[in-house]
Amino acid sequence: MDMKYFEDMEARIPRGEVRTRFAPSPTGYMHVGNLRTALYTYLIARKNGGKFILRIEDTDQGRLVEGATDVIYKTMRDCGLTHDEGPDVGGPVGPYIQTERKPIYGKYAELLLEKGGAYRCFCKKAENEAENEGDEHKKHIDPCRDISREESDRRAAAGEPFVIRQRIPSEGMTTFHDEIFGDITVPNDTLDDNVLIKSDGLPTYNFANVIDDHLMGITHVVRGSEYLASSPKYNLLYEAFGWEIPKYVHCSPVMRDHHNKMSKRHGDPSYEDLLAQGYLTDAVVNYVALLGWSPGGEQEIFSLSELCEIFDIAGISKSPAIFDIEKLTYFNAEYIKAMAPEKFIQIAQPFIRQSVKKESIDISAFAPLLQPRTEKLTDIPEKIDFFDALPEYDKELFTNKKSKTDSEISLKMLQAALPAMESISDWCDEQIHDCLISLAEKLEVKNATLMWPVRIAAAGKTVTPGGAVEICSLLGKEETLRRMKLGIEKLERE
RNA sequence: GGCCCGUUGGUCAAGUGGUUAAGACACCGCCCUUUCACGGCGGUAACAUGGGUUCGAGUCCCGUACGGGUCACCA
Repeated sequence: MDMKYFEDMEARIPRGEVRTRFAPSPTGYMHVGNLRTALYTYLIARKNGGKFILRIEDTDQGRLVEGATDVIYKTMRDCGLTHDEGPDVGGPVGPYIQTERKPIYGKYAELLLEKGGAYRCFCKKAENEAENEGDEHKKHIDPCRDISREESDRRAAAGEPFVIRQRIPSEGMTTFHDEIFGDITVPNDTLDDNVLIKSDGLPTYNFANVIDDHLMGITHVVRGSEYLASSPKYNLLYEAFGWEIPKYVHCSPVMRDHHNKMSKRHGDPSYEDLLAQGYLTDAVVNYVALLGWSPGGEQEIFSLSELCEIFDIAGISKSPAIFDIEKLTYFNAEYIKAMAPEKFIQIAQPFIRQSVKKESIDISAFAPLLQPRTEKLTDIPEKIDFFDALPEYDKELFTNKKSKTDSEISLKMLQAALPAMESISDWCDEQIHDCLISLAEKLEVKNATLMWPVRIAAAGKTVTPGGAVEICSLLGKEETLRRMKLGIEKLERE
């Protein structure tokens, strides 16, 4: 056995700094739970002035999805989760793609065989499963466990196919510590001798993650709580090698409801889907940070750099959290409101142009009206579609309790407003405002009683970005008067 | 089924033996107002359950219920 090899590998491991890793398998898109795990992992590294590493776990060749790693890179970049080491940027303990580390796992599997922590299993795949027929939950005792080392070596040398399994002690208990869940103890006889090296020579997650986390000097293993039950096995592996055990941080899942995790299958949105639905990256990151973690105080809006300063593992909760799109929407609205007006115009422009094609409409004039009432960018087109064309609307819209209007009153108001507005020489907010306000005074009605029908006639909808004055001003004199006439006709057709 | 874990309002959550059990979203009401919105103010609403321990329990212990995870040559 080439001990020099192992010594060299050990020598490469960076020490004395916090090192965390996000280790996705490229099997598709980035779901919200994944993003949250990546975020927490990143934050732990940054909070402690450590290194954040990206590792691609692609040992399941059958599940690879083309383009999946690109989605991962793009999402991380978008969200600002920049990694210090990874396949694309390199680093001292590469390679950072597991299939490229295949020889390493082989060497360490041999070492483990030598140390007695593993054994070769020559059973056929089917053989294993068939024996479990009677009771599928019953623990399977592998007959190959007891094959002597000599025979095992001989059969392997003869070319007989095999897998390498972990040798779990048949008795006793294994305890491990998790930063969130505390000490967890499990009986060893409930643990299976899992496959470490598959027949294709590639490692399973069970083996690769331990080898890589050790060889990459990972100090905090952050992952989903689905690994909680198998962590004792990983500890046994660390112990068999005589390696220091990292800190474990197991995060409970992000749920769609009380019974199911968020999943593509149920149609739950991935990060990319959320963007397409008009959500802002910063809002998503902020919301996700608070899904299953609490800073303790009352502040909720945090930039990524603020999170880097205040993040604390102790604030991560044990129980699963249900994803609430309503609250994300609230965060999104807050982020939109806080945006510089120019910035808003810039990102809103494409959405505005989806429904407002008329060049005569001045975007910069109504964007400030739109900004505070936009929750999602995708809401924009529907809010302003009336600029280009007056929608079909029911005259019932003229009836509003608060403004004390109904069809009859509205007709009177519009009939009075039409000539008054026709006489406006300089069509601008101020003139329109003064004209309507003085008219309301003359008619001895509440401002709202006059404004409501004017706005309804101008826009054809009850909810608009701005009041009657702004809408009329933006529409222009000619178009406003045309729409008011149409409104009058509609009301006269009683 | 075995093992492991969890359980504070509809949702996210604070809370580490003594609190009127925070706060946010959502919802409702009021105010402001030129509509909706924004903003301001206020309100409804929670410790799964039964036993302990204790002067005192959301906080500690045990049971029960409910829920989740896991038991792959997937990660």
